[in-house]
Amino acid sequence: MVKAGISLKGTQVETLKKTRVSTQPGARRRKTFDDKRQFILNTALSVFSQFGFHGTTMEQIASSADISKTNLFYYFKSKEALYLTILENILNDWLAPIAGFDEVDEPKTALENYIRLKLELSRDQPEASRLFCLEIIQGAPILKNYLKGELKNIIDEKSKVIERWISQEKIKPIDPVQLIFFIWSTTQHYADFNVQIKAITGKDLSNKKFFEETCSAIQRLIIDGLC
Amino acid sequence: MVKAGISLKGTQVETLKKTRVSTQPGARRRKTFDDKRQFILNTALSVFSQFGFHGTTMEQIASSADISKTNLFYYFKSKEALYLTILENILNDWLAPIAGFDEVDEPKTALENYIRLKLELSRDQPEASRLFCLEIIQGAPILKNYLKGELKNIIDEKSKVIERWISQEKIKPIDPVQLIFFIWSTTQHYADFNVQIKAITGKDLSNKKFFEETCSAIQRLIIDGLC
DNA sequence: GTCTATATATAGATAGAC
DNA sequence: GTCTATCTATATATAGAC
Repeated sequence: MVKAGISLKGTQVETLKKTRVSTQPGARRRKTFDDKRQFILNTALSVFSQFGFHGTTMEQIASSADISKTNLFYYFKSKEALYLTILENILNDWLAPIAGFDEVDEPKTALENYIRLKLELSRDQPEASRLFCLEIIQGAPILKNYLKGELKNIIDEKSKVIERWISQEKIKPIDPVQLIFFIWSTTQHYADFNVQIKAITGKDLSNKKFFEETCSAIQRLIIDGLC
Repeated sequence: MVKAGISLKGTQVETLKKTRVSTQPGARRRKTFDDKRQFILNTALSVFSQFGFHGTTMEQIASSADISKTNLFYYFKSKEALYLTILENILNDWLAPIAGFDEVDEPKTALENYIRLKLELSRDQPEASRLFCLEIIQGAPILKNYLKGELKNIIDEKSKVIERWISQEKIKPIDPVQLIFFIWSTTQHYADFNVQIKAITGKDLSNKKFFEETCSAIQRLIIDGLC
């Protein structure tokens, strides 16, 4: 599992200011500070996820968050620090869905649940998905160590679950890693290529009917192909 | 089908210099000009596809192509013109695989062929795939009209082929557009998320064995689920 | 905590010699 | 067709008043 305070390749991103508890002196001031900081993070994620790191200016983020550029630098000491904090924050959400993969015993249920969770993530956090995608496309300059370390470990672990299903003849033989890639690609596609999907179908995952149709189409393809 | 000279939303990208034929006076000079231009385009694609439009500098492209920045501006009058020319060029390759979709009569063969062609594209033109992905993620500022027009038309056309298969009970019922999205997402994933795949498996599509395993895994999942 | 300058660097693009 | 020098705009970041 990923620790709460995952740190990206030794980069110092100050997290000190988050830890203070609300019963201590200065709590109220701290709270507004943190609230505003969090608001900026959300706004910045939205901008970064569309234009990328270099395509985004601090002025753009500031004006989206309705503050001055100078003021933005008061909350985050540099553009890079802001970007790193965002990446750090979304990484945990990113990994959450796969966690519950081994507790469930029946492959059909486990796969159905996982597919649905991933698709919900594409629906509810499309910007995080796109930022992650941008980072990977650019060669994962920041997340490379994470991919080779933490992520690889989780995949190795979950692969064993799938292999157990195969040896118990609960599902047909398939490379477990390929199966995971298959689920990732089909579900994330609806966030990352949202514009293309909307251009062709006129809908996206925010449409409830479209979400359910997509979910069961992916579930059916994978499960009918495997069980 | 896409015409050879597709033009992106009215933007003037000079194509005049390409047309001259080699039997005319000045042919040799023209040829070296075009060769060098083409070399720059290939180099620039490589850089743009990694760092995006804003993340790439003309200096970077120039030095990758072993020419001076000033010289680069002699071949392309602006960064934008260079970028547009590249997008224009890759779009045709991008659409080619789906063209042969209706001639073949059996769904199993047609789907197998299409999946293989798309995966070959991810193997042979990963940079084009990533540039396309970057463009879409950023809201397709340049390709939006193309997506809603040309691409949508092709998808509508191919959807009818799939629907005919369904009504003839050659495959199980499925939303044709969703089926196409599944093929796109699974195959393009191996280009766009190449770094992640390499981090986890240690391999990529340039590995012949890995390519074949991936190809048949995707083919099997989709076809076993449908036929 | 927010503002008005301002420092500093770098990127796109052009002029003009050769 | 390639080079040196340079213009111009914009982006990150800081200093210091309030």
